[in-house]
Amino acid sequence: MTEETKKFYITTPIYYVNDKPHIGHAYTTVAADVLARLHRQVGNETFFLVGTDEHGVKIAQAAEAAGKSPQEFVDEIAAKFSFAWDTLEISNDRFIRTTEPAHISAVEKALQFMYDKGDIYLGKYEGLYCRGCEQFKMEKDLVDGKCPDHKIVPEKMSEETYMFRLSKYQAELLEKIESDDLQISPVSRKNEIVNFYKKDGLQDISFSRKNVKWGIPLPWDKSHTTYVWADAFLNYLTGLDWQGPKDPPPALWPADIQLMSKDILRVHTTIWPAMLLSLGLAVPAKIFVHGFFTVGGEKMSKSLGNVIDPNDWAAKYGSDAVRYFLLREVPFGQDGDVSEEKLKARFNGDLANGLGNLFSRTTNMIEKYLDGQLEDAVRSPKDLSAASEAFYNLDFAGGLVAIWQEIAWANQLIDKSKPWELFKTDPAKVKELLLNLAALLHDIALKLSPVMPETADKIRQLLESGDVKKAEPLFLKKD
RNA sequence: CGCGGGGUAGAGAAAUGGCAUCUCGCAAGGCUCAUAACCUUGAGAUUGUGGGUUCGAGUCCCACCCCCGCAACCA
Repeated sequence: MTEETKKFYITTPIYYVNDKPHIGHAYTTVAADVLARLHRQVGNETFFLVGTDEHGVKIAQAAEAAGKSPQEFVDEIAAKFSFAWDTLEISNDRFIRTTEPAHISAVEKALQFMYDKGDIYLGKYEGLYCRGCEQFKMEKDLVDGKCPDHKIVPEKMSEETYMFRLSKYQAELLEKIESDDLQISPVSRKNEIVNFYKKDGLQDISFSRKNVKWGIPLPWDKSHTTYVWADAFLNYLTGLDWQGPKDPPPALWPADIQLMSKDILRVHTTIWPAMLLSLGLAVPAKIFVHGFFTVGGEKMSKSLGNVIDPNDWAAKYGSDAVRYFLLREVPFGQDGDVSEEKLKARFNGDLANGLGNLFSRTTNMIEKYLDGQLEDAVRSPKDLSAASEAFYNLDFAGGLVAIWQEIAWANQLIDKSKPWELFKTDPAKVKELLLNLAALLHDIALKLSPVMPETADKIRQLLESGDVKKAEPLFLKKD
């Protein structure tokens, strides 16, 4: 953390809107939000992008199943994402959708540029095509040689397709990844990708579809639509109002951190940076990969019916509690397990009994023993910089643990000092104690505000009010 | 031999090669400022298995067992 202000551009993945948002989407987005708030707090020029990926055959199918046009369908789902982010107090600067005309126009220009340059060429894709899915299938997807969804044997088919010369960028990208020019964190993920580059290497990939209508037509051959990822990746640029490769790159580019879960790591460290090189743009500074959730020990899936809607949790426990829980429960970067039971345990234990009760007893004593009056010249007795440092390094759980250690310390101090007895013999000592506690709580609020903005505001407002009354409970315990 | 992550108390996590620690839960005690909260103490672990290196291994090496994720024209 240096003193001078810096620009900080952070993105979440662009979520595919074939269904409403679930807790996994919320996880990535909350983590990104904490970083964005943290950087704004120290005065960095911060831009935080979220968005939705709205093209492709899956969406067309989902729309048809819902009896809607693709555009109606994606409008509806995009609104649900937007609503969820509002509910969770996400402070994004922009919400981009790949169906926006400006995005589409930039994608067309980018692809034309790559085509003119020779990085996109007409080729052939040969594979196993399932008539039921209307899609090509991989060998590994088949069960007994049949499509698992339609129970039919796919046919060998070949199709004309435009290929992206991904292989061309193998050496350059590998060098950038190994040298941390394009940093991949945690390092185990970097190793995984480096390994992939060295063992398998990059092969040219199909960048267009002939049988997919819901997509962006290639400007030079309208019978093809753009491969969804090629379309989607460019949102990270069009989100900054980039209009195409002929324009100078946006001032905020490259992204400082791109957060994502591990399922899309590989495409983000191969196709995406290769496209950037093809377009003559810098690669992202850092890609950070977090883990997956299981729910109550089971993989989250629609068929199991255990998919969690973040809105449900937020409605019941409040957005701050959900934000706290997601970041506290699982070390960032690892896989973890969540459930409402675990959320409730954190809510009651850490929030209600921990922070909430400490705030109550402290403000009550300030009202009772100090007549609500605090003086300004109070110094924090503890140093919470370790917490901020942890947050900067994306160790959210570690930072929260550090803060809660201070809460435990404060509770111990109160019990040891016995202000309810001490007040009878030495009120000056009680005053000193309470001023220190107030300072500590104020500091905790400051450090906690990126994670729990509403709670932090409540704490600060009361302590800064000039006339402190016993606080309303911050968190009411749940049965 | 596809790639990778992981296995530490009932649960979840932590431990530059050096007394295995923390949180929740459980048991006992204490306190009354506080949201039946808070504080103290205790029980509970031969660190997945078997070898090896070392004065010393949860940590390093080898073999094996078990979970999980990924496997790019399925986002």
